[in-house]
Amino acid sequence: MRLSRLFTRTTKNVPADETARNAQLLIQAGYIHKEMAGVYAYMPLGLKVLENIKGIVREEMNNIGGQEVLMTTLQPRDIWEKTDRWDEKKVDNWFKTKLANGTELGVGLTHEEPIVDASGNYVNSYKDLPYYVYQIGNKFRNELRAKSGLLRGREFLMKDMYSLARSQEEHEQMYEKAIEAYHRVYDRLGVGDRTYRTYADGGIFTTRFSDEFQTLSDVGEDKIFVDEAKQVAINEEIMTDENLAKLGLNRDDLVEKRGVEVGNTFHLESKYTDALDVYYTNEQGERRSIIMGCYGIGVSRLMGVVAELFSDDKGLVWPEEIAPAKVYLVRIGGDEAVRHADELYEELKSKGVEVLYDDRDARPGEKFADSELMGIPYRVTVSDRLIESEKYEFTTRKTGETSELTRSDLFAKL
RNA sequence: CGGGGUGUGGCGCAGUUGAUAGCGCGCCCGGUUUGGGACCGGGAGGUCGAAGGUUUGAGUCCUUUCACCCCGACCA
Repeated sequence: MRLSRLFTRTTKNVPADETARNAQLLIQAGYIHKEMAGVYAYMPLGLKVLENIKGIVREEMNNIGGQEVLMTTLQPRDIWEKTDRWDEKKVDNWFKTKLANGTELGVGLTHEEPIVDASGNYVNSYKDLPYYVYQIGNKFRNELRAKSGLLRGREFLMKDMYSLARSQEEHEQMYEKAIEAYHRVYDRLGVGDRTYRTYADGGIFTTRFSDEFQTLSDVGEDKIFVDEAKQVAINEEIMTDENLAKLGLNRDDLVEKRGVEVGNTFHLESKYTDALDVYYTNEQGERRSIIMGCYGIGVSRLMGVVAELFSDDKGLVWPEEIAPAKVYLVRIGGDEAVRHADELYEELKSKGVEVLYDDRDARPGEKFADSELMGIPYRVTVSDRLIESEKYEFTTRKTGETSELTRSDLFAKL
């Protein structure tokens, strides 16, 4: 992509209506556009990051046998009444709307009911199970207060997966397998070492604990207590002596931290399947309940977390795997530099290297500053100074290290 | 929803005791520049969140309302 043609532009001024660092940086760098409180649009670079994160999540879910679907945002009332979740006293952050004829609809905030309802068409026999199905799509929640940029919005991108198992044992296996996949997702995003499986409240339909995935950060909304040795944590909201005993945790081993909930997995037992009258028949021809689990990852929230955590005084610092481009190509100088840079740009593209080419007629300082604000992992500078020696300046965003490379060394690096 | 704060060109801001708006960035034109967000000259662009009111006169005062931010509550 040539920067001269990029839809967005960077800005020197920090947006006044954002105090969250992730939102400030992402807006300044042109990744996102604020539509209203808690609702952000993704501009070309931001969408690229989002898609890259989705790609990682998708790979890991596929890897454990997940099948991707896309459920609908508009939801019929009746299936939610069957599980008694239509009532605003039960779920108070519903967005609801109406058809022209007055029929009430819900705007999707989670998808247990529709997934289970749909599975009723396909699941009859023990031979039809087990399954993981998942989707990546927008969720709508009427939060009383949106805050912290991408970290708590009213419209946000979420991956939600559901497992349907034939027995408790099968469910437990699937559940743990999903959790392993979650850890791989966080590792690949570079937040694995600071993301803890955290025991939390199981939700309204079960007495069991759920597992949250909490990424340590000062901006986190949740207070958690980490057991470093065991690599687990417990959410403050369930921190009672009784629960600690149940979980085998000692108060003395726990350190208080703040975390951002980047994922949450639940044991749903058979509450939803039973309520929606979806069962299977076992080998003996008997009707049996289906045991469910559900597994969420806040995709857009993760983008915010990464932006928040991996940034410095100059701007964003994307991990290579999700950066919108691998290389930020700066050109400095006259016609000859233009020729060289154009050529290098084409060659990088042809080799499949994603590159943002700063072909603007701007001064070097501005280009360097933008490359840093945007957080592109590598900067390659084609300068009239270096043309004669046939070298390129190569700078790593994360470390700031700069070196001069020959053409072949440059391609080897990239 | 309770408390606090803020709405003035695209962005960030100033506007004293009321007299129909100004600065920086950005943008356009010309010129000089060209390795860390250049400089000079010339321009375009706002009716001050919205509605109503007080007044000879309102960005400045009053009322209502909308939006945004922060704290809290809330967040299966």
